[in-house]
Amino acid sequence: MVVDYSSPNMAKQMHVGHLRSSIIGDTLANLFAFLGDEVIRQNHIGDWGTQFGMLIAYLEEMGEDGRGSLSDLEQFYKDAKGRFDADKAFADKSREYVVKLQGGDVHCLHLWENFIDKSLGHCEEVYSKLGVNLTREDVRAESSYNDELAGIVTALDDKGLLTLSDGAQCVFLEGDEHPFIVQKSDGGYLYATTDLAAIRHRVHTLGADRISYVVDARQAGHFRQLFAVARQAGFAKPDTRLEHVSFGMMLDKSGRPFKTRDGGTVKLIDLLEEAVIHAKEAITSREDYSDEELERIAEIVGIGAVKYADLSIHRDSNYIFDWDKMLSFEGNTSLYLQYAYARIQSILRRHEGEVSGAITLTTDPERALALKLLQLEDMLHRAAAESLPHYITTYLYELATLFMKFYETSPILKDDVDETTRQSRLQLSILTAETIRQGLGLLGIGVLDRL
RNA sequence: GCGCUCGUAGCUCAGCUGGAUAGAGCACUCGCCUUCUAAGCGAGCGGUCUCAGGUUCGAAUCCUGACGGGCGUACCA
Repeated sequence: MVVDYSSPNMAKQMHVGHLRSSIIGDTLANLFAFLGDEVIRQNHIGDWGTQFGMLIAYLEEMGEDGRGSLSDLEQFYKDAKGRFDADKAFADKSREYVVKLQGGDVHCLHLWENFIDKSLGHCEEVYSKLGVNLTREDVRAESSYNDELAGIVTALDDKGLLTLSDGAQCVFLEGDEHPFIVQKSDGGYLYATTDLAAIRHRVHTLGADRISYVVDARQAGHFRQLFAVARQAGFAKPDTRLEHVSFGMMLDKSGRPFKTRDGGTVKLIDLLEEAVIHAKEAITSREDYSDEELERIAEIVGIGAVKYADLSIHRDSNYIFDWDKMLSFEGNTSLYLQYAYARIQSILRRHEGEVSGAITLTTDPERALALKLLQLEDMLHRAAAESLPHYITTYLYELATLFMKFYETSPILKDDVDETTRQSRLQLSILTAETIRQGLGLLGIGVLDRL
Protein backbone atom coordinates (compact mmCIF):
# COMPACT_ATOMS: atom_id res chain seq x y z
CA MET A 1 0.00 0.00 0.00
CA VAL A 2 1.00 3.61 -0.52
CA VAL A 3 0.87 6.35 2.08
CA ASP A 4 1.12 9.82 0.57
CA TYR A 5 2.05 12.37 3.19
CA SER A 6 3.94 15.51 4.15
CA SER A 7 4.19 16.83 0.56
CA PRO A 8 5.85 20.16 1.31
CA ASN A 9 6.12 22.91 -1.25
CA MET A 10 9.72 23.50 -2.23
CA ALA A 11 9.14 27.20 -2.66
CA LYS A 12 8.40 27.70 0.99
CA GLN A 13 9.68 26.80 4.38
CA MET A 14 7.75 24.14 6.26
CA HIS A 15 5.37 25.77 8.72
CA VAL A 16 3.10 24.42 11.44
CA GLY A 17 0.48 23.61 8.83
CA HIS A 18 2.75 20.84 7.54
CA LEU A 19 3.04 19.24 10.94
CA ARG A 20 -0.16 17.25 10.84
CA SER A 21 0.28 15.63 7.46
CA SER A 22 3.86 14.69 8.27
CA ILE A 23 3.28 13.07 11.63
CA ILE A 24 -0.15 11.58 11.02
CA GLY A 25 1.06 10.10 7.76
CA ASP A 26 4.26 8.83 9.30
CA THR A 27 2.42 7.23 12.19
CA LEU A 28 0.03 5.47 9.84
CA ALA A 29 2.88 4.26 7.64
CA ASN A 30 4.67 2.94 10.72
CA LEU A 31 1.48 1.30 11.93
CA PHE A 32 0.66 -0.43 8.65
CA ALA A 33 4.22 -1.68 8.36
CA PHE A 34 4.10 -2.92 11.96
CA LEU A 35 0.97 -4.89 11.16
CA GLY A 36 2.70 -6.52 8.25
CA ASP A 37 1.67 -4.49 5.24
CA GLU A 38 4.16 -3.65 2.57
CA VAL A 39 4.22 0.12 2.86
CA ILE A 40 5.52 2.49 0.22
CA ARG A 41 5.91 6.04 1.51
CA GLN A 42 5.43 8.77 -1.05
CA ASN A 43 6.45 12.35 -0.51
CA HIS A 44 4.73 14.17 -3.36
CA ILE A 45 6.71 17.38 -3.08
CA GLY A 46 5.60 20.52 -4.89
CA ASP A 47 8.55 21.42 -7.06
CA TRP A 48 6.86 22.80 -10.14
CA GLY A 49 4.91 25.91 -10.98
CA THR A 50 5.28 29.50 -12.05
CA GLN A 51 6.88 30.73 -8.84
CA PHE A 52 10.00 28.71 -9.56
CA GLY A 53 10.87 30.99 -12.46
CA MET A 54 11.08 33.85 -10.02
CA LEU A 55 12.97 31.83 -7.46
CA ILE A 56 15.67 30.55 -9.75
CA ALA A 57 16.11 33.98 -11.33
CA TYR A 58 16.67 35.34 -7.84
CA LEU A 59 18.96 32.47 -6.93
CA GLU A 60 21.04 33.26 -9.97
CA GLU A 61 21.35 36.87 -8.85
CA MET A 62 22.34 35.90 -5.34
CA GLY A 63 24.94 33.49 -6.65
CA GLU A 64 23.89 29.90 -6.63
CA ASP A 65 26.60 28.84 -4.28
CA GLY A 66 25.47 31.37 -1.75
CA ARG A 67 24.04 28.94 0.74
CA GLY A 68 23.46 31.73 3.19
CA SER A 69 20.77 33.26 1.04
CA LEU A 70 18.83 30.00 1.05
CA SER A 71 19.12 29.26 4.73
CA ASP A 72 15.83 31.00 5.37
CA LEU A 73 13.50 30.03 2.56
CA GLU A 74 10.71 32.19 3.85
CA GLN A 75 12.92 35.25 3.65
CA PHE A 76 14.30 34.17 0.31
CA TYR A 77 10.80 33.91 -1.10
CA LYS A 78 9.86 37.31 0.28
CA ASP A 79 12.99 38.92 -1.12
CA ALA A 80 12.43 37.33 -4.50
CA LYS A 81 8.83 38.48 -4.49
CA GLY A 82 9.97 41.96 -3.54
CA ARG A 83 12.35 42.03 -6.51
CA PHE A 84 9.61 40.67 -8.74
CA ASP A 85 7.17 43.41 -7.78
CA ALA A 86 9.68 46.23 -7.84
CA ASP A 87 11.77 45.48 -10.88
CA LYS A 88 10.12 45.03 -14.23
CA ALA A 89 13.23 43.60 -15.84
CA PHE A 90 13.48 41.00 -13.12
CA ALA A 91 9.81 40.11 -13.49
CA ASP A 92 10.24 39.64 -17.21
CA LYS A 93 13.26 37.47 -16.63
CA SER A 94 11.30 35.38 -14.13
CA ARG A 95 8.58 34.71 -16.66
CA GLU A 96 11.16 33.90 -19.29
CA TYR A 97 12.82 31.44 -16.91
CA VAL A 98 9.54 29.63 -16.29
CA VAL A 99 9.19 29.04 -20.00
CA LYS A 100 12.83 28.03 -20.38
CA LEU A 101 12.61 25.73 -17.39
CA GLN A 102 9.58 23.99 -18.78
CA GLY A 103 11.27 23.78 -22.14
CA GLY A 104 14.18 21.92 -20.59
CA ASP A 105 16.79 24.69 -20.78
CA VAL A 106 19.98 23.33 -19.24
CA HIS A 107 20.98 26.47 -17.39
CA CYS A 108 17.56 26.92 -15.81
CA LEU A 109 17.26 23.24 -15.01
CA HIS A 110 20.57 23.40 -13.23
CA LEU A 111 19.48 26.39 -11.15
CA TRP A 112 16.19 24.69 -10.37
CA GLU A 113 17.81 21.42 -9.31
CA ASN A 114 20.12 23.33 -7.05
CA PHE A 115 17.21 25.16 -5.50
CA ILE A 116 15.16 22.00 -4.96
CA ASP A 117 18.12 20.22 -3.46
CA LYS A 118 18.65 22.95 -0.88
CA SER A 119 14.98 23.24 -0.10
CA LEU A 120 14.62 19.50 0.34
CA GLY A 121 17.60 19.63 2.63
CA HIS A 122 15.64 21.94 4.92
CA CYS A 123 12.74 19.53 4.96
CA GLU A 124 15.03 16.65 5.83
CA GLU A 125 16.37 18.64 8.74
CA VAL A 126 12.81 18.98 10.02
CA TYR A 127 12.04 15.29 9.40
CA SER A 128 15.11 14.33 11.31
CA LYS A 129 14.16 16.49 14.30
CA LEU A 130 10.59 15.25 14.11
CA GLY A 131 11.53 11.61 13.90
CA VAL A 132 9.65 11.28 10.63
CA ASN A 133 10.79 8.37 8.46
CA LEU A 134 10.93 10.06 5.09
CA THR A 135 14.03 9.90 2.93
CA ARG A 136 15.03 11.01 -0.55
CA GLU A 137 13.98 7.62 -1.80
CA ASP A 138 10.41 8.35 -0.78
CA VAL A 139 10.35 11.58 -2.76
CA ARG A 140 8.39 11.39 -5.96
CA ALA A 141 8.12 15.00 -7.02
CA GLU A 142 5.27 16.52 -8.95
CA SER A 143 7.63 17.32 -11.78
CA SER A 144 8.52 13.67 -12.22
CA TYR A 145 5.09 13.14 -13.74
CA ASN A 146 5.45 15.95 -16.28
CA ASP A 147 6.13 13.67 -19.21
CA GLU A 148 3.01 11.62 -18.51
CA LEU A 149 0.50 14.45 -18.36
CA ALA A 150 -0.27 14.61 -22.07
CA GLY A 151 -0.80 10.85 -22.03
CA ILE A 152 -3.21 11.15 -19.13
CA VAL A 153 -5.38 13.56 -21.09
CA THR A 154 -5.21 11.32 -24.15
CA ALA A 155 -6.20 8.30 -22.09
CA LEU A 156 -9.20 10.17 -20.66
CA ASP A 157 -10.17 11.18 -24.17
CA ASP A 158 -9.92 7.59 -25.38
CA LYS A 159 -12.31 6.58 -22.65
CA GLY A 160 -14.72 9.23 -23.85
CA LEU A 161 -14.62 11.05 -20.55
CA LEU A 162 -13.50 14.45 -21.78
CA THR A 163 -15.63 17.47 -22.59
CA LEU A 164 -14.27 20.76 -23.88
CA SER A 165 -15.78 23.52 -21.78
CA ASP A 166 -14.76 27.16 -22.10
CA GLY A 167 -11.61 25.94 -23.78
CA ALA A 168 -10.62 23.64 -20.92
CA GLN A 169 -10.54 19.84 -21.02
CA CYS A 170 -12.93 18.64 -18.34
CA VAL A 171 -14.43 15.50 -16.91
CA PHE A 172 -18.01 16.09 -15.84
CA LEU A 173 -19.10 13.88 -13.00
CA GLU A 174 -22.68 13.05 -12.32
CA GLY A 175 -24.14 15.10 -9.51
CA ASP A 176 -21.25 17.54 -9.40
CA GLU A 177 -21.75 21.21 -9.97
CA HIS A 178 -18.23 21.73 -11.24
CA PRO A 179 -16.16 19.57 -13.56
CA PHE A 180 -12.77 18.06 -12.87
CA ILE A 181 -10.42 20.09 -15.06
CA VAL A 182 -7.38 18.29 -16.40
CA GLN A 183 -6.11 20.78 -18.95
CA LYS A 184 -6.43 24.53 -18.91
CA SER A 185 -7.66 26.53 -21.88
CA ASP A 186 -4.07 27.70 -22.45
CA GLY A 187 -2.97 24.07 -22.73
CA GLY A 188 -1.32 23.91 -19.31
CA TYR A 189 -1.87 21.02 -16.92
CA LEU A 190 -3.02 21.18 -13.34
CA TYR A 191 -2.27 19.34 -10.17
CA ALA A 192 -5.42 17.32 -10.86
CA THR A 193 -3.64 15.93 -13.92
CA THR A 194 -0.52 15.20 -11.92
CA ASP A 195 -2.55 13.43 -9.26
CA LEU A 196 -4.09 11.19 -11.90
CA ALA A 197 -0.65 10.34 -13.23
CA ALA A 198 0.46 9.59 -9.68
CA ILE A 199 -2.46 7.22 -9.11
CA ARG A 200 -1.76 5.39 -12.35
CA HIS A 201 1.90 5.07 -11.42
CA ARG A 202 1.12 3.86 -7.91
CA VAL A 203 -1.46 1.30 -8.98
CA HIS A 204 0.14 -0.02 -12.14
CA THR A 205 3.86 0.38 -11.45
CA LEU A 206 4.12 0.23 -7.67
CA GLY A 207 1.30 -2.28 -7.41
CA ALA A 208 -0.63 -0.42 -4.71
CA ASP A 209 -3.91 -1.95 -3.60
CA ARG A 210 -4.57 0.82 -1.13
CA ILE A 211 -3.54 4.47 -1.30
CA SER A 212 -3.93 6.79 1.66
CA TYR A 213 -3.66 10.52 1.09
CA VAL A 214 -2.89 12.35 4.29
CA VAL A 215 -4.04 15.81 3.28
CA ASP A 216 -6.07 18.46 5.07
CA ALA A 217 -9.84 18.37 4.98
CA ARG A 218 -10.21 21.36 2.68
CA GLN A 219 -9.28 19.18 -0.24
CA ALA A 220 -12.02 16.65 0.35
CA GLY A 221 -13.86 17.76 -2.78
CA HIS A 222 -10.79 17.43 -4.93
CA PHE A 223 -10.09 13.90 -3.76
CA ARG A 224 -13.66 12.77 -4.18
CA GLN A 225 -13.51 13.86 -7.81
CA LEU A 226 -9.99 12.57 -8.32
CA PHE A 227 -10.90 9.10 -7.09
CA ALA A 228 -14.05 8.97 -9.22
CA VAL A 229 -12.20 9.98 -12.37
CA ALA A 230 -9.29 7.63 -11.63
CA ARG A 231 -11.71 4.71 -11.42
CA GLN A 232 -13.64 5.63 -14.52
CA ALA A 233 -10.42 5.99 -16.46
CA GLY A 234 -9.06 2.70 -15.17
CA PHE A 235 -6.02 4.34 -13.53
CA ALA A 236 -7.25 2.72 -10.33
CA LYS A 237 -8.73 -0.74 -10.32
CA PRO A 238 -12.25 -1.38 -9.03
CA ASP A 239 -10.88 -2.94 -5.86
CA THR A 240 -8.14 -0.39 -5.29
CA ARG A 241 -8.83 1.27 -1.99
CA LEU A 242 -8.43 5.02 -2.32
CA GLU A 243 -8.85 7.09 0.77
CA HIS A 244 -8.44 10.66 1.78
CA VAL A 245 -7.15 10.65 5.32
CA SER A 246 -8.26 14.16 6.07
CA PHE A 247 -7.44 16.28 9.05
CA GLY A 248 -8.66 19.56 10.47
CA MET A 249 -6.93 22.87 10.67
CA MET A 250 -4.91 24.49 13.37
CA LEU A 251 -6.75 27.44 14.80
CA ASP A 252 -5.72 30.15 17.19
CA LYS A 253 -7.42 30.83 20.48
CA SER A 254 -10.14 32.90 18.89
CA GLY A 255 -10.93 30.15 16.41
CA ARG A 256 -9.26 31.62 13.36
CA PRO A 257 -6.61 29.91 11.24
CA PHE A 258 -3.38 29.91 13.15
CA LYS A 259 -0.88 32.66 12.34
CA THR A 260 1.85 34.53 14.12
CA ARG A 261 1.21 37.94 15.63
CA ASP A 262 2.27 39.71 12.46
CA GLY A 263 0.07 37.49 10.32
CA GLY A 264 2.81 35.17 9.10
CA THR A 265 3.01 31.43 9.49
CA VAL A 266 4.88 29.81 12.35
CA LYS A 267 7.87 27.94 11.02
CA LEU A 268 7.91 24.33 12.02
CA ILE A 269 11.58 24.39 12.89
CA ASP A 270 10.97 27.29 15.29
CA LEU A 271 8.15 25.45 17.00
CA LEU A 272 10.38 22.44 17.54
CA GLU A 273 13.24 24.51 18.88
CA GLU A 274 10.89 26.28 21.24
CA ALA A 275 9.63 22.94 22.48
CA VAL A 276 13.14 21.72 23.19
CA ILE A 277 13.99 24.93 25.07
CA HIS A 278 10.86 24.62 27.15
CA ALA A 279 11.62 21.00 27.93
CA LYS A 280 15.13 21.93 28.93
CA GLU A 281 13.85 24.49 31.43
CA ALA A 282 11.42 22.01 32.93
CA ILE A 283 14.06 19.32 33.24
CA THR A 284 16.81 21.52 34.63
CA SER A 285 14.69 22.58 37.57
CA ARG A 286 14.22 18.96 38.54
CA GLU A 287 17.50 17.23 38.49
CA ASP A 288 21.14 17.68 37.73
CA TYR A 289 22.02 16.36 34.34
CA SER A 290 25.20 16.74 32.38
CA ASP A 291 24.92 19.15 29.46
CA GLU A 292 25.03 16.30 27.02
CA GLU A 293 22.35 14.36 28.86
CA LEU A 294 20.20 17.46 29.19
CA GLU A 295 20.35 18.08 25.47
CA ARG A 296 19.36 14.53 24.62
CA ILE A 297 16.50 14.35 27.10
CA ALA A 298 15.13 17.77 26.19
CA GLU A 299 15.07 16.78 22.54
CA ILE A 300 13.12 13.59 23.16
CA VAL A 301 10.77 15.13 25.70
CA GLY A 302 10.17 18.41 23.88
CA ILE A 303 9.63 17.05 20.39
CA GLY A 304 7.58 14.20 21.81
CA ALA A 305 5.27 16.67 23.56
CA VAL A 306 4.57 18.55 20.34
CA LYS A 307 3.90 15.42 18.32
CA TYR A 308 1.80 13.83 21.01
CA ALA A 309 -0.33 16.93 21.50
CA ASP A 310 -1.24 16.79 17.83
CA LEU A 311 -1.57 13.03 17.42
CA SER A 312 -3.76 12.64 20.49
CA ILE A 313 -6.55 14.66 18.93
CA HIS A 314 -9.06 13.14 16.52
CA ARG A 315 -7.63 14.08 13.15
CA ASP A 316 -10.93 15.29 11.74
CA SER A 317 -11.40 18.02 14.28
CA ASN A 318 -9.93 21.46 13.94
CA TYR A 319 -7.82 22.04 16.95
CA ILE A 320 -6.70 25.07 18.81
CA PHE A 321 -3.00 25.62 18.82
CA ASP A 322 -1.89 26.48 22.32
CA TRP A 323 1.75 26.75 23.30
CA ASP A 324 0.95 25.95 26.91
CA LYS A 325 -1.01 22.89 26.01
CA MET A 326 1.43 21.72 23.40
CA LEU A 327 4.32 21.99 25.82
CA SER A 328 2.36 20.73 28.80
CA PHE A 329 3.67 17.83 30.80
CA GLU A 330 0.54 17.03 32.75
CA GLY A 331 -2.26 14.61 32.07
CA ASN A 332 -2.57 12.94 28.70
CA THR A 333 0.84 13.90 27.37
CA SER A 334 3.88 12.12 26.04
CA LEU A 335 5.78 12.90 29.23
CA TYR A 336 3.28 11.00 31.33
CA LEU A 337 3.99 7.92 29.23
CA GLN A 338 7.73 8.51 29.27
CA TYR A 339 7.56 8.94 33.02
CA ALA A 340 5.74 5.65 33.47
CA TYR A 341 8.37 3.99 31.30
CA ALA A 342 11.24 5.52 33.28
CA ARG A 343 9.68 4.40 36.56
CA ILE A 344 9.59 0.84 35.30
CA GLN A 345 13.19 1.02 34.12
CA SER A 346 14.15 2.24 37.56
CA ILE A 347 12.58 -0.82 39.13
CA LEU A 348 14.31 -3.11 36.66
CA ARG A 349 17.66 -1.48 37.43
CA ARG A 350 17.22 -2.15 41.12
CA HIS A 351 16.08 -5.70 40.66
CA GLU A 352 18.84 -8.24 40.72
CA GLY A 353 18.51 -11.60 39.04
CA GLU A 354 16.25 -12.93 36.37
CA VAL A 355 12.63 -12.39 35.68
CA SER A 356 10.66 -15.52 35.01
CA GLY A 357 7.62 -17.46 36.04
CA ALA A 358 3.94 -17.06 35.45
CA ILE A 359 1.84 -13.96 35.74
CA THR A 360 -0.74 -14.43 38.43
CA LEU A 361 -3.45 -11.85 38.86
CA THR A 362 -4.81 -11.51 42.34
CA THR A 363 -5.61 -7.84 42.84
CA ASP A 364 -7.85 -5.43 40.95
CA PRO A 365 -5.04 -3.15 39.79
CA GLU A 366 -3.18 -6.19 38.42
CA ARG A 367 -6.22 -7.45 36.59
CA ALA A 368 -7.07 -4.06 35.12
CA LEU A 369 -3.52 -3.59 33.88
CA ALA A 370 -3.31 -7.07 32.38
CA LEU A 371 -6.64 -6.65 30.67
CA LYS A 372 -5.50 -3.42 29.07
CA LEU A 373 -2.27 -5.04 27.90
CA LEU A 374 -4.31 -7.68 26.12
CA GLN A 375 -6.24 -5.05 24.19
CA LEU A 376 -3.18 -3.81 22.32
CA GLU A 377 -3.62 -5.83 19.16
CA ASP A 378 -7.29 -5.09 18.82
CA MET A 379 -6.59 -1.39 19.23
CA LEU A 380 -3.85 -1.39 16.59
CA HIS A 381 -6.14 -3.03 14.05
CA ARG A 382 -8.88 -0.53 14.76
CA ALA A 383 -6.44 2.37 14.42
CA ALA A 384 -5.25 1.00 11.08
CA ALA A 385 -8.73 0.23 9.78
CA GLU A 386 -9.90 3.77 10.46
CA SER A 387 -6.55 5.50 10.00
CA LEU A 388 -6.92 7.12 13.39
CA PRO A 389 -3.63 7.62 15.25
CA HIS A 390 -5.30 8.99 18.37
CA TYR A 391 -6.57 5.50 19.18
CA ILE A 392 -2.95 4.71 19.96
CA THR A 393 -2.42 7.69 22.24
CA THR A 394 -5.71 7.12 24.05
CA TYR A 395 -4.79 3.50 24.61
CA LEU A 396 -1.29 4.28 25.84
CA TYR A 397 -2.59 6.89 28.22
CA GLU A 398 -5.13 4.48 29.65
CA LEU A 399 -2.44 1.85 29.96
CA ALA A 400 -0.07 4.23 31.73
CA THR A 401 -2.85 5.39 34.04
CA LEU A 402 -3.57 1.81 35.04
CA PHE A 403 0.11 1.21 35.55
CA MET A 404 0.38 4.24 37.85
CA LYS A 405 -2.45 2.87 39.97
CA PHE A 406 -0.82 -0.54 39.98
CA TYR A 407 2.48 1.08 40.91
CA GLU A 408 0.94 2.96 43.83
CA THR A 409 -0.84 -0.05 45.24
CA SER A 410 1.41 -2.97 44.37
CA PRO A 411 4.92 -3.08 45.83
CA ILE A 412 7.38 -5.12 43.83
CA LEU A 413 10.84 -4.99 45.36
CA LYS A 414 9.83 -4.49 48.98
CA ASP A 415 11.02 -7.08 51.47
CA ASP A 416 7.60 -8.33 52.39
CA VAL A 417 6.64 -9.25 48.82
CA ASP A 418 6.82 -12.96 48.18
CA GLU A 419 8.83 -14.19 45.21
CA THR A 420 5.90 -15.43 43.12
CA THR A 421 4.11 -12.09 43.38
CA ARG A 422 7.32 -10.19 42.72
CA GLN A 423 8.04 -12.14 39.54
CA SER A 424 4.49 -11.71 38.34
CA ARG A 425 4.53 -7.97 38.96
CA LEU A 426 7.90 -7.60 37.32
CA GLN A 427 6.57 -9.33 34.24
CA LEU A 428 3.54 -7.06 34.15
CA SER A 429 5.83 -4.05 34.45
CA ILE A 430 8.08 -5.23 31.66
CA LEU A 431 5.11 -5.85 29.37
CA THR A 432 3.81 -2.38 30.15
CA ALA A 433 7.15 -0.76 29.43
CA GLU A 434 7.53 -2.64 26.16
CA THR A 435 4.03 -1.71 25.08
CA ILE A 436 4.66 1.96 25.82
CA ARG A 437 7.99 1.86 24.02
CA GLN A 438 6.53 0.23 20.94
CA GLY A 439 3.42 2.37 20.96
CA LEU A 440 5.37 5.60 21.22
CA GLY A 441 7.71 4.16 18.63
CA LEU A 442 4.85 3.99 16.15
CA LEU A 443 4.29 7.68 16.77
CA GLY A 444 7.97 8.35 16.29
CA ILE A 445 8.41 9.38 19.93
CA GLY A 446 11.27 8.08 22.01
CA VAL A 447 11.47 6.82 25.59
CA LEU A 448 14.09 7.40 28.28
CA ASP A 449 15.51 5.05 30.89
CA ARG A 450 15.85 7.88 33.37
CA LEU A 451 13.80 10.99 33.68
C1' G B 1 -27.40 29.45 -2.70
C1' C B 2 -25.27 24.46 -2.77
C1' G B 3 -21.80 20.84 -0.61
C1' C B 4 -18.61 18.90 3.37
C1' U B 5 -17.61 19.07 8.55
C1' C B 6 -18.13 20.12 13.60
C1' G B 7 -21.35 21.55 18.14
C1' U B 8 -20.20 16.87 24.92
C1' A B 9 -18.12 20.03 32.21
C1' G B 10 -15.68 27.14 32.97
C1' C B 11 -11.38 25.66 29.21
C1' U B 12 -9.00 21.71 25.93
C1' C B 13 -10.63 17.04 24.37
C1' A B 14 -12.19 11.35 24.58
C1' G B 15 -16.48 8.48 24.08
C1' C B 16 -14.23 1.44 20.88
C1' U B 17 -19.63 2.41 15.24
C1' G B 18 -26.99 1.88 19.18
C1' G B 19 -26.26 -0.47 25.33
C1' A B 20 -26.36 0.06 31.97
C1' U B 21 -25.27 5.87 36.92
C1' A B 22 -21.71 10.28 29.75
C1' G B 23 -15.37 9.94 30.82
C1' A B 24 -10.21 12.35 31.10
C1' G B 25 -6.81 16.50 31.60
C1' C B 26 -6.51 21.69 32.94
C1' A B 27 -8.69 25.14 36.49
C1' C B 28 -10.76 25.18 41.66
C1' U B 29 -11.15 22.60 47.12
C1' C B 30 -9.03 18.93 50.23
C1' G B 31 -5.68 14.67 51.41
C1' C B 32 -0.95 11.46 50.44
C1' C B 33 6.56 11.55 50.04
C1' U B 34 11.47 7.95 56.87
C1' U B 35 9.69 2.25 52.14
C1' C B 36 10.41 0.63 44.08
C1' U B 37 10.94 8.32 40.67
C1' A B 38 5.14 13.27 44.08
C1' A B 39 6.41 15.24 36.18
C1' G B 40 2.70 10.76 40.55
C1' C B 41 -1.78 8.88 43.43
C1' G B 42 -6.61 9.47 46.08
C1' A B 43 -11.18 12.44 47.16
C1' G B 44 -14.47 16.48 45.92
C1' C B 45 -16.60 20.21 42.59
C1' G B 46 -18.56 20.51 37.66
C1' G B 47 -22.62 18.38 31.89
C1' U B 48 -31.19 18.69 30.50
C1' C B 49 -24.26 15.82 25.32
C1' U B 50 -26.69 23.31 20.92
C1' C B 51 -32.24 23.04 20.20
C1' A B 52 -36.87 20.53 18.25
C1' G B 53 -38.94 16.30 16.29
C1' G B 54 -38.39 11.01 14.54
C1' U B 55 -36.63 5.59 14.40
C1' U B 56 -35.73 1.98 18.55
C1' C B 57 -36.79 -2.15 24.15
C1' G B 58 -32.72 1.47 24.38
C1' A B 59 -29.81 7.57 21.15
C1' A B 60 -24.13 11.87 22.74
C1' U B 61 -24.02 8.04 18.75
C1' C B 62 -28.76 6.75 13.34
C1' C B 63 -32.67 10.06 10.30
C1' U B 64 -35.13 15.05 9.36
C1' G B 65 -35.24 20.17 10.42
C1' A B 66 -33.54 24.68 12.94
C1' C B 67 -29.59 27.56 15.12
C1' G B 68 -24.29 28.38 15.61
C1' G B 69 -18.76 27.76 14.16
C1' G B 70 -15.20 26.17 10.34
C1' C B 71 -14.06 24.90 5.35
C1' G B 72 -15.01 24.31 0.12
C1' U B 73 -17.49 25.98 -4.13
C1' A B 74 -14.05 25.00 -12.72
C1' C B 75 -9.02 26.62 -15.56
C1' C B 76 -3.85 27.84 -7.85
C1' A B 77 -1.69 23.76 -5.21
